Amino acid sequence: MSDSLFAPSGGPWIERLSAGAALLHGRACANDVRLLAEVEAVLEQAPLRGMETPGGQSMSVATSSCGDWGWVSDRRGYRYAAADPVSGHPWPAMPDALRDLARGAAAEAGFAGFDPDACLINCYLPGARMGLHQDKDERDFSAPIVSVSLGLPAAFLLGGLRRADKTFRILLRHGDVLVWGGPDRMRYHGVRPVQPGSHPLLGARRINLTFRKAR
DNA sequence: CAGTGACA
DNA sequence: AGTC
Repeated sequence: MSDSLFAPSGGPWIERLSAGAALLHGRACANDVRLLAEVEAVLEQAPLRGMETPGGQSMSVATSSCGDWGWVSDRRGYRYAAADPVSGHPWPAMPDALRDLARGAAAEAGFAGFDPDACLINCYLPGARMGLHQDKDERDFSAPIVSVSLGLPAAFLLGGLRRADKTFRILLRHGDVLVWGGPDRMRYHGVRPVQPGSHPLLGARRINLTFRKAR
């Protein structure tokens, strides 16, 4: 008898969602303690902080970044910035373990050569969510988006190229890596409110790492 | 309660 | 990337 109907190999497996999107189940599990240590080290240099949308609303997710570019939002708009606006210093370097994970996952999903220069770190406490949006602040849409989920699970919504297009729900669990690019690069996406709970490594939170090629 | 569009 |  297999242990699980969903992981017959007992390890990571790839679910092809469409031509340019794939869910790599458990891809980050083997390395999770190391990855989290690297994330914590980044957050000591660039602490999580709340951001405001251009409309002046508070985002429910707390955010930081590492790499050459960090994603920031304020009343002036959404953009990538080379310096952390809180400290005025450059963002922490992207740890090799994180870059390697993103590159490996992208290659497995069909995007060999992915060279991320930005890693957005989003922290979701129970109740936090992300409305449907497109990632369109990057200069070059030829590179995919690589999203790593750690801690509490969340329901991810993957839509189409128009906001009103039908979405489908993907449960993202600790260690899952979702990759979308090519014809799927501009798909709308979002995250339903994170449900209360506790994860052995992270407690009552979900951390999402999103790797992009900003410039 | 999920989905959609208007407005910011 | 939010709220109504």
